[in-house]
Amino acid sequence: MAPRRRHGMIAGDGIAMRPFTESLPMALLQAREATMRRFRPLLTDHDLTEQQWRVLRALAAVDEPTAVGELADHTFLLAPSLSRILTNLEGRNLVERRAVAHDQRRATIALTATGRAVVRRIAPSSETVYNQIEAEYGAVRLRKLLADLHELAALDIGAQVGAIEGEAS
Amino acid sequence: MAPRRRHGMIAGDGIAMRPFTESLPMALLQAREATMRRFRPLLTDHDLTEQQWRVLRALAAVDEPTAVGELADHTFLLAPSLSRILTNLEGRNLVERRAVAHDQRRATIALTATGRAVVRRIAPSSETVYNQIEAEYGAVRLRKLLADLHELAALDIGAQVGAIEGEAS
DNA sequence: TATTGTTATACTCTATAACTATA
DNA sequence: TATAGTTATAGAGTATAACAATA
Repeated sequence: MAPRRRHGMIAGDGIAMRPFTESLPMALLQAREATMRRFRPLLTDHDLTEQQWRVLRALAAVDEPTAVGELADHTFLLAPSLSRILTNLEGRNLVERRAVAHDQRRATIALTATGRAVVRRIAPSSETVYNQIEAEYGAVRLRKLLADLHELAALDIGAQVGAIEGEAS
Repeated sequence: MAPRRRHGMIAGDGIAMRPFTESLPMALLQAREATMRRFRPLLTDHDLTEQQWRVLRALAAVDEPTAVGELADHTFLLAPSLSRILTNLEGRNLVERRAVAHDQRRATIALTATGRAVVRRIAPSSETVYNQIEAEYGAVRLRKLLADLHELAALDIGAQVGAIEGEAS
């Protein structure tokens, strides 16, 4: 049998690199996929994509009209993506745009009563799924994992500048 | 019905739900985004998408002709997505399809010399980025995080069957 | 002039179904 | 009949640029 994975960082071909299975981006992707697989049916039941749900959830969390730019930050969506998503959600009467009195460029987004109802309807099932994960993984451990993930994400802020150089093809 | 009130599960509107910031999928997404932000420049320098890179990396890790289906599992890509990616990579002479002698339905994929060269060229920079993250986050902690993520991903296997019905394959 | 947000455009991935060619 | 893989198709997000309206 050929060596599938030698110890250390040497792959079969002699390329010095971590084994694929130890790639952090892959591990994060896998974990997220596994997690989302549990939540996705809740969303598809309501014809919501993950990103649409992120928007609704972010609005519900704040429970205040939110500027589009702020919403983009909260949901990790680019402005053009968010813009189209908002058009979609507005068309379904889940959110509404409101003009800002003192700055006509700005628009704020708020949940409609219908939008709030949808969130309220999904929330309990979402919590159920979450509690399942907690039960299987351990509540304390999960909280620790969340904290660690936040910290990993926070590392990035300002860290990537100057990180990669001499890569001018 | 008594709503559970633990570590601030009541949003502004009275929707019983975890705060947006404590959402596990969001935390995983954020952590992955922060991580990928560091790696992405390496890939765009070589005109590779994340998914294309996943394929090349998976092939380099195994360093053996790999069945398409197996590759799909390794890379977390659906067969149609993978199929198109392979067509693209084959067109750029980074991978090659080979027929399997004893089963004409099957095809195996292998890196070409060019493909190996690309991986070899990206690998050192990738390791540099990885070492930076390790240095900032702590090598021991990072290893622990990886293990925890793998375990979280593993929970899913067979766990969601009874949780939500209707998505059976 | 800089900003806020929307369109325009091109590309890619996701997801499901249908199809082919084997087995 | 089932399996492996590709095509077809529809839908959506990503990313960059260009744009309009406003500050």
